[in-house]
Amino acid sequence: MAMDARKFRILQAIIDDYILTAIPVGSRTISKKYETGLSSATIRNEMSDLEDLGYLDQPHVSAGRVPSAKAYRLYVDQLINHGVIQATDTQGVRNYFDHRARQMEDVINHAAQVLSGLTHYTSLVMSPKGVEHRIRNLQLVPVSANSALLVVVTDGGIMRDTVINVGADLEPDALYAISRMLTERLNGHTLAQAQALIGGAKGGHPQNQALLSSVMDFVGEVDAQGGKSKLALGGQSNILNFPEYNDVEKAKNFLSVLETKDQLLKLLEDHGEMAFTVRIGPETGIPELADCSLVTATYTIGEHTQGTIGVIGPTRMQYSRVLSVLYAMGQQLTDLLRQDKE
Amino acid sequence: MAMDARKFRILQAIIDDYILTAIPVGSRTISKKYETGLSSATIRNEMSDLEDLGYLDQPHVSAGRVPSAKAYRLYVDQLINHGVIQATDTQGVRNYFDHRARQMEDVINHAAQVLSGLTHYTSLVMSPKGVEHRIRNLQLVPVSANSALLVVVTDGGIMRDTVINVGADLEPDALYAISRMLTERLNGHTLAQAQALIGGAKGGHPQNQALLSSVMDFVGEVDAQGGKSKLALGGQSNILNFPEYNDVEKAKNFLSVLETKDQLLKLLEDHGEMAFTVRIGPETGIPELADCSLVTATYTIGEHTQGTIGVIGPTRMQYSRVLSVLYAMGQQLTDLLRQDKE
DNA sequence: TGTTAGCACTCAACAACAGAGAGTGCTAAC
DNA sequence: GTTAGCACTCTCTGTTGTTGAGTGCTAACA
Repeated sequence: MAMDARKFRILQAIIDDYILTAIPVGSRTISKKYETGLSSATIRNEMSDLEDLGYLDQPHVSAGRVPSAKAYRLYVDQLINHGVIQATDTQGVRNYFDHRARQMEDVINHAAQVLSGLTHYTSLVMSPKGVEHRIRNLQLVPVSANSALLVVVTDGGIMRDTVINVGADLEPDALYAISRMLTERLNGHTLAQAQALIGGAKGGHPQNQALLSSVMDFVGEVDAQGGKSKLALGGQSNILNFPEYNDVEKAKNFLSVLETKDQLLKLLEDHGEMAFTVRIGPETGIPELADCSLVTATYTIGEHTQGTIGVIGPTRMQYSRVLSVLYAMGQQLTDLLRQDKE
Repeated sequence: MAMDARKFRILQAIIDDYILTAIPVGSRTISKKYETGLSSATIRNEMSDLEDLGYLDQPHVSAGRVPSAKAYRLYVDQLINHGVIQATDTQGVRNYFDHRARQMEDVINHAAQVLSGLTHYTSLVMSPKGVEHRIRNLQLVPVSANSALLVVVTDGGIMRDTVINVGADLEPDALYAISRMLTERLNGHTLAQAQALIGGAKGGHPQNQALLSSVMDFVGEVDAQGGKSKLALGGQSNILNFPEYNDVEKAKNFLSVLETKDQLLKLLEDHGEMAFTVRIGPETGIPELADCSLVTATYTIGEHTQGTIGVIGPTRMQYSRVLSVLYAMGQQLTDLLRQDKE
């Protein structure tokens, strides 16, 4: 026995109904609500087959059937392959971005708000991250007599800055001279290269040695973190709107995962060349998210820099809608941030 | 009938027990667990009085008594006035800050983690905010041919930076010259003064006019936001550990409040000259937090810059412990950030 | 051979109910 | 003023039916 067109149609109806209602669907429901032209008995037989094939689960013998992760996977694959992404959300998303958002961080946060507002799920927005940052500029801004703020600007945007100790009592002009020198030497190089170059430039004025060493440390740190992405969350508490999370214990697990952002970042970063990634239940690899799905999309700024946005919700997620909202948001962010950048 | 020493002792025992167990306290419990030397009947009479005085509530006739907000208020006032803040936590807190945290934001986030880890409540950490920022330095870092990063450094720390459009095609050295000029003129002035000064400096090279205007805009923005504080949260999901939040609806309300940070910021900023503020239940002014308490403490960096840390939990909070942990954390942050600064 | 009506069976969900237990208020005695 | 005793209240828990949705199977039908 194998999957045929009729089984698939029935499975789809079951999934649609379950996504809507969150209650196990019975044969009678399908036979009546969806005009299949089949009696409940026939549906029943098909459902039994679908269960044997692993597409349906039965919570208990006298309940209806519930789609399995395998079923959602089939459903989503079909959705993506047939490109059923509605462009209608594009305008909707755009409306929320009327005002000029200046700071990267504000944009990220705002995007998360909008995303969770539109989908009613929990949203994740990761700030753009370059695969390889090339240095554009490097500047020391005096802060006090013996400390300075080191600002590293790369093509991927502004690296985070840090206060470093400039051993000697340096004049602003001296700092500027060093900055110019550093910029000239390092401009266009990747962070890793830069680090090596500074390291190699030993010698010179010994008073500057400590300073250079600090700069090198920071550049290395930035590189190691890969320009550690910021992660904004939105609508964390939305998960509590879903009946499957009426169990406080489950809700707590879910929220705990959101609090340890490292795991999430790893998950968000891990997409191949895909514009969209859908991870269903166990596919997330995180036990606490065993009955959640994570849908992500990427947005791109410039050649080598891209960020990820995503939505987490119960496995019975409105995939179609989520995908189109993510698509629209990705477009919007690409536009918005590129415009800001150049 | 008024409050006397014995009533107060009994009330204190009730509060202690309720904080521990979260179940209504009966007269027999007090009589046995706490050696009062009184029988349950006597306690019963006193409890009846305490209820009349508004210090106790009774969920229903055959349950024990529960402390009212008024009772907690009395309890906390006594705690604070008698300075029962244990120094023992200081070392505990310090242990968590071994590694050198560089970035302000990391410190804030880490502090929130530690705070919620130690108390098991939800924690709030607000980044330091100056009452009056005085400019130390102002620098334009070239980013691309016609845009630059404006960095404003004040005595309160590093202001957020922004990319502005420099109309003309300016050489790095020209930008530096402008930066020097601006720094010289504005150094030591407050942001508001600075804005006026730039505005007054009309004339000069018309090509720089647009640039100056951008700078002025940003300085004004920064000032308007008062250097908009960052807020880090920790242990949001901790609230679900408490039986009073087994109701999903209540939990959702609580978490929703945490998501709209504006309200929280206002609450955190609003402390008089107090080192500690304790808001119990309705005193928070936020209906959703009617059965929560918020304890805050301030930490200070330099003369005019201070931040706030806080803990939110159920009204039956371990006030004594929370106060001492907050005290220790305040000290630690003061140390840590001052050290970073100079 | 595929479809469908009919029927017995299963099991969660709900309501009703009884009993236990914790706690109170009151009274009377100490 | 304190306390023992007692009747009373009310939540909580566990039990027991009852209901209803849904299934699987069988037999009849096209």
